[in-house]
Amino acid sequence: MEKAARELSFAISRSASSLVTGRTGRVAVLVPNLDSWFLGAALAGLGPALNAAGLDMLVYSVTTAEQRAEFFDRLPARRNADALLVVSFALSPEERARLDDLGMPLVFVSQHEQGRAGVYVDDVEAAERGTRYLLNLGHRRIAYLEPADASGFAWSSRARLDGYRTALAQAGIDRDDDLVCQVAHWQGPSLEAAMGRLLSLAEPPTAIFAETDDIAFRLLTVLRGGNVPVPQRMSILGFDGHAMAEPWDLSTMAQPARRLGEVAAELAHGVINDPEAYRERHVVLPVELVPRGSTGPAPSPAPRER
Amino acid sequence: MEKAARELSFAISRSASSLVTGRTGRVAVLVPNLDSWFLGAALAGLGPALNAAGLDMLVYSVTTAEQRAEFFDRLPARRNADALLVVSFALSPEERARLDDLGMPLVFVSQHEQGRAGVYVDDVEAAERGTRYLLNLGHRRIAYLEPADASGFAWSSRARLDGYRTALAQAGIDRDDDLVCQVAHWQGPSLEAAMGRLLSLAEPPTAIFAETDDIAFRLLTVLRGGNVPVPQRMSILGFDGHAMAEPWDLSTMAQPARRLGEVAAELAHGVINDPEAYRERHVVLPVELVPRGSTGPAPSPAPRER
DNA sequence: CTGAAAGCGCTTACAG
DNA sequence: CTGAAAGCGCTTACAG
Repeated sequence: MEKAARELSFAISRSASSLVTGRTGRVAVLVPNLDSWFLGAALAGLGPALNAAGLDMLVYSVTTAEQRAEFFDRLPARRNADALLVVSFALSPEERARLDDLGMPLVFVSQHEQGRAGVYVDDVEAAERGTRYLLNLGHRRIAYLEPADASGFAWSSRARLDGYRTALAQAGIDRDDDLVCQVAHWQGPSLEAAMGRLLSLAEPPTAIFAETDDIAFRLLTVLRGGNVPVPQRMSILGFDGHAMAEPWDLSTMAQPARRLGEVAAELAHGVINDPEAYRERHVVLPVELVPRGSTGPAPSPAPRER
Repeated sequence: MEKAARELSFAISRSASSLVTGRTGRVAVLVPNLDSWFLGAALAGLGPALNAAGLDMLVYSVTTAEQRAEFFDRLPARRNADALLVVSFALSPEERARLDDLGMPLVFVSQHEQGRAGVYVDDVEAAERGTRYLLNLGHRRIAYLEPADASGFAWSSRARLDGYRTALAQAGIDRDDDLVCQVAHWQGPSLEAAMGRLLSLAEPPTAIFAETDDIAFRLLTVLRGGNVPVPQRMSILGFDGHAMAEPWDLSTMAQPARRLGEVAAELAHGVINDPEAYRERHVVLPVELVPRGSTGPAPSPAPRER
């Protein structure tokens, strides 16, 4: 029957049915960019899972202030999507209020907010674990490299930095902000500059925890170029579980990016079909330490004087 | 006026308007995956450009036979999208015919087909140029590594391999199929095996042209692990212009992935609003050789006997 | 130039 | 259980 209808009319018009049911069969996804490994992997999990649930995926990559205004003005509008998935995107209070006024069901992905559904990892705990791993290898001077977010659109919890600090404090190591550097995520000389600062400290670090694998990759290159052997002189630990971490032998805190997308699809289905039950549902996924060749024991201190 | 309407009703219902205009304001994008660098970059160009033209982007990542059947059965249906962008996806003749029957306007991205709009690069010419660059460095034994497409969903023209062969022939070098290897794109031991085969030839290659940067990256790792210095003993040339090619100092044939997406958006707008003029429009974008540290002069032949 | 009516293609509630 | 009618929220062509 349905098949016959398909063959005759070739397709049911979603427009007509959504007009009467009030359902569009579509979910909007808001992302701060599309060319990062993490978002690609998350969308690769999300898209097929939504499709399997009979939902189509509308993707909005919002990277400029203009696009941002346009999006909140025009696109997420009531009746154009059944739910909005906010992926690693820092909503302003006004934007958040506007979405609530619209009655748009919200799901947060890779970030969390009170009173709304969300799926994410426990960044604090994972960063603590990563730092403890470096401590267990004998490192006492551990630097932390965080990305400087130029646009300010990406959601950031500072949670990883907090976890790093907590673990150091618990090991009885005094906080030293000289060891925390901000670097541009994709390019620019700031990474070399940061390395220069770290390597010229009176007590330079013997390990570096990078907030993302992308930073860790660039770090590996800079250290190789600067003849700093990894891990003999400097251990590097990343965060993400990037597909290239394995070929590059990078130790990393691997988060299940694809799985985040799949769970997000379940939550989207939930907030649409059973809003009461799902409005505040939070799913926390595990992060796994994957030790590889970029981390090793702390070098024994160079003899200063004899 | 429009603003007042927005404030009152919060949004115009696309469903209602599309019912009467026959336009959905949506473009469907079909991709064989979502977690490759190239597709991420292309979508990063495409999405915002579509949005700027007032079009929403529906993304369908089709990676299994089941999803594929489902997609062609249900999703691209008439009146659910104004056009379909096919990105690096190998349509079967039946699928192609079905889309034509639906009267769905088509745009091919990073691939081309007779009689339909498309935007892509000249792979043959670019591969010729890359190969000639290696020849000019003095290399005579140049291997070629191509990805084995497990699913068979990705569009492949063999054009790069053709360009490689043409350039060698023009240089008067006999074709040697021992130098052409297939390797799995993301993982598996096949890359090591391929290297083993190449390095044990009577006359091993002094340079390798990798069909994608992803393969080139893994190649660099394997060679480093095998103590084959790059580029002193082996030059590596990639293809794509991956964001990590620069930090990894990989020479590559850089294609404008983001720009491909932007032009695709223009073509989509074109085939929707002026089908006659755009139906067969083809846009060919340039590929640039970016020489970096992974390529160098051919080593002088090792003395065999004296 | 303005305003009321018809109709896009479905779903649903209701009459038979 | 089956089938005709009403109506979802817009746009457009037409009457005034």
